[in-house]
Amino acid sequence: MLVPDVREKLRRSGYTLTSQRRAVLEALSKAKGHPSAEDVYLIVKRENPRVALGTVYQALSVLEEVGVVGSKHWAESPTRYDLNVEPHLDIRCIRCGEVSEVPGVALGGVEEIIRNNTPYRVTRATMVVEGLCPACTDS
Amino acid sequence: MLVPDVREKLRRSGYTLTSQRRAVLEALSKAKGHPSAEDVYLIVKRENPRVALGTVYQALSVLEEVGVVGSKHWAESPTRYDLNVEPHLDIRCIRCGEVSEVPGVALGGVEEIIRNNTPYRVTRATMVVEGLCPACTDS
DNA sequence: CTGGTGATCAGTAACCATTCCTGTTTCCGA
DNA sequence: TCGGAAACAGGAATGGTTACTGATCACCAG
Repeated sequence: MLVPDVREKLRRSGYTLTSQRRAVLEALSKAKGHPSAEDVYLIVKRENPRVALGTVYQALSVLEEVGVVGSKHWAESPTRYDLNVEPHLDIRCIRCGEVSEVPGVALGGVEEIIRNNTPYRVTRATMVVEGLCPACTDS
Repeated sequence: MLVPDVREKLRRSGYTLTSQRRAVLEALSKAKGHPSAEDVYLIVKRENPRVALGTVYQALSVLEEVGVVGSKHWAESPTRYDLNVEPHLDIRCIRCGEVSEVPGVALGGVEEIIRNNTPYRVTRATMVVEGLCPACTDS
């Protein structure tokens, strides 16, 4: 996503695009996988050693709130972040912790069915998938 | 589930049915909702004040391993346990934390599709649903 | 240019669910 | 009954995340 678009999304919710928030976005695009907050922190720190881990958490939270960043949470593991905010499926290896995408699975209809079967106002429906990655299965 | 069945399932994995594990099961059936480990601990403690929280965690872990207890995990909230080990959908209110069941949603097919679209050996696929419960929506 | 105001930040302490550790008790088979 | 393994109580430790505090920064009005 382009910088002006991000700036506009932040502005609409009363936030500004600070250098730290921009650095977090750059780190996310560099990481290319599904980094944790700490992973992002380490990347940001390479260019800006004075940044604080708490700032990274807060930046990620703001960026998620305005819809620029997505997050996924597996038990017994830190929350993972990425720039792909479209609904998609990720799987995490229970041995090595690696996270990768599961292509070709559409969950759009499921969320609709859920909405029709609960009096709750659904705000989020995520599939959490775990397994053994090929490398860990072999060893 | 009947006590002899539980005992048999434990025995098959080399565990025994101790009084603490039985107390944890009783607490789960008393709680009737989706209690956290601490909720279970508080119920167990009413009858057995010397029980330790760590013991409850370990008992829940063993009981889950042998397939008597199920668990679900939402971000920013402790893990919830229940005696329903069949695949089913639970939704958690993001304001009050209440967890309740979403009936009438079958996810059996989804797991099969996931297996066919990833080289991982899938061990677990859970849907994590959040929203606002009717009471919190009104207020 | 200058001072004021609120958002943001760095640094660090605190929090909380969960796990780990240690010495003790309980349970089961011989 | 005895010996060894499993399980336990109590409490310390862990680790991801949040909260707090004072310092900075960006921006605007005068």
